[in-house]
Amino acid sequence: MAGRVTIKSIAKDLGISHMTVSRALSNHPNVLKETREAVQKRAQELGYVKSAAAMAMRGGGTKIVGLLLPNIVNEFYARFANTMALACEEHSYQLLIHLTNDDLKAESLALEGLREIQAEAVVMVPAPGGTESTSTHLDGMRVIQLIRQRKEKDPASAILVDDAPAIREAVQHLADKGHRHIAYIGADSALSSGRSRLASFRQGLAQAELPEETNLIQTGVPSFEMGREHTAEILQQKQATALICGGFEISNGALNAFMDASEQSAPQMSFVGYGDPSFYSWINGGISTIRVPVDRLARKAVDILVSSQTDGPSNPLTFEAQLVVRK
Amino acid sequence: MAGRVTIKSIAKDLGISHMTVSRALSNHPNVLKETREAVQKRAQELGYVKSAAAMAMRGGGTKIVGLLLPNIVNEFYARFANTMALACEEHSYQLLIHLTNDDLKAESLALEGLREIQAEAVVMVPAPGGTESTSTHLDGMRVIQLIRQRKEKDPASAILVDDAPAIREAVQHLADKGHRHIAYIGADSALSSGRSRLASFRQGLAQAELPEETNLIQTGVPSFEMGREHTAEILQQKQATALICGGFEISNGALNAFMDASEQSAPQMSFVGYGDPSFYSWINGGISTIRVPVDRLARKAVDILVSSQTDGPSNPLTFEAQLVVRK
DNA sequence: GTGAAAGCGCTAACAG
DNA sequence: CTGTTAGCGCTTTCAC
Repeated sequence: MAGRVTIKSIAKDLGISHMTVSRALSNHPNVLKETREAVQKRAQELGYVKSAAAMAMRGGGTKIVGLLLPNIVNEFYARFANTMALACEEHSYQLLIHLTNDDLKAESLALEGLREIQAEAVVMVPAPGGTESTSTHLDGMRVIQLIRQRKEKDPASAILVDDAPAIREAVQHLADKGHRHIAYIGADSALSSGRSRLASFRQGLAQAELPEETNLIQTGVPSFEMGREHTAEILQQKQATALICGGFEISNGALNAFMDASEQSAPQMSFVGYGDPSFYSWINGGISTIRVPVDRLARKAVDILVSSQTDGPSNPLTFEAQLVVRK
Repeated sequence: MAGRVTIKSIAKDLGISHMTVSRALSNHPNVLKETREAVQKRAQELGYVKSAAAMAMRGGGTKIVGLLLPNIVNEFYARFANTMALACEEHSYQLLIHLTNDDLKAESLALEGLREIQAEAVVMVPAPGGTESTSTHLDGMRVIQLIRQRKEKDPASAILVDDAPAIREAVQHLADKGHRHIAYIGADSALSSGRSRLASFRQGLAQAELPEETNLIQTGVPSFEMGREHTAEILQQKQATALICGGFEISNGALNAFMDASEQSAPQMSFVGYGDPSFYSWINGGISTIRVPVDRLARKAVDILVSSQTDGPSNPLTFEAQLVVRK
């Protein structure tokens, strides 16, 4: 139990120099095959592992990538983390997850932590309201923004979702089914995604030649609770006959409100959710939704990490969301 | 862009020795207040962060804990990871997640990776079929086994779930409702949890004075697919009128099979799931289930990490699962 | 109060 | 083929 096993301890044990051990273990050509095998065998027995700290200090990378998510219970983020973790294992990266809860302070804390351990890259869903000053001093850490983009002219790469066509299609679809009063709940303009989704919804209305009804458009800081409450309100107003959600958490919250409401009466409002958790296809005979290609996003994130080791920030990459009609 | 900011680079910049910088930054008493402030200001400007690698090499800990999970899409594991990540942030630990997919090779690979970076502890759901030899050479890394326990006499701590009472209660509950043919799908005996859950189910049958019907008891390597297939079989047999599941993935798979089946006809079989994802309370007017206190498990895991810094392995901790009756 | 030296584990660059 | 030296960033120990 006398401390860690190091190349030096192995060297002493074998009565040779630590350099020979180092070379033997990294399969350097200039080692007698005999010696190499003896060293490798002994190292195995002793349970030697290279110190990542020492490697990091010498300038080798850390093979650690950070992932900053608002939370991970939401199935969208869980799927993303899952796929990304899998892809990371493939490339022998380690995935360090921090939860920000969409809070800026938590976010900078997490970033600082990653900087301390010299993470090679961060994939992050930027918290709402951050400015460029939030991301000062990123050192050599590559940053990939996910879904939301903090600054148009950001030095970081971005993986975005173009949900505009899907949202417009959703409105059109509902209009075609005869709905004249379509409500919308989404994030407010503090988020780039909030702005663009709302704009798409409005475009959809215009396209379907429906008027905008301000009391049917609700925005705010996105959360499960927020979605639930606004949906309850809209339900109470009894004006809208359909609802489109522009956010993962919001969508789940809305669904919850529907379930609560349908226990008493059955107001049967048409609904288009956001994101596509597995159970959306089960309940109520299937929930229509705007599906985001989460696996492809995650794969792409890792792709960027492994491929553009040296490249500069790539252009924002955009994946198209897709309307899935069910119900 | 001339490399990282280090205490030396700051020292040179200020024309003092790197030692003074070190002392100033760690608020050592023996530094002129004037000097200290100048140093701290400059460090801030330059965006200095302590090198975690250097600290680790000097013997300070890494503040990294690993988490090994089969997958993270399953809401139970997602919740666990979420709560644990939150608790980790509170104690300024970093959470490194590896997905094992219940595969032994992936598991040892992950453990080795964690050992390389000198993780201070691992919380792991042991993959099925592993022996003690799987966990050789854990160095100073504390290990906490979750849900499943690999060896009774294991040197590692364990956080377990005692679901025996809940499973017996579930059987009794179904029997009380008049069910005479109750099916069970669970993990096979390669898992300690598989063994004990099946035993509990049998005890429940005995207690309710129901006979064991071997064709209604299905075990195997737990997975979504496995649950789905066995449920489909049982549905086809048209013998059982109720089903109890003994596994998270299995339970979801079973649910899927039910949903598929109910699209054609409505066989209406009573069902008790395992684990309590949020949507279980919504669909079909509520799914009865065996709820595992996941948040408490996660909190306890971190508690153990922070408190027993020096203590030996604590006794296996057990939390009681709870039958939630809905439908 | 401040500085210089040593060493944590490892490898690149020189000796032999 | 093998060994020695030096240095990555940091703190502990001992000088001044």
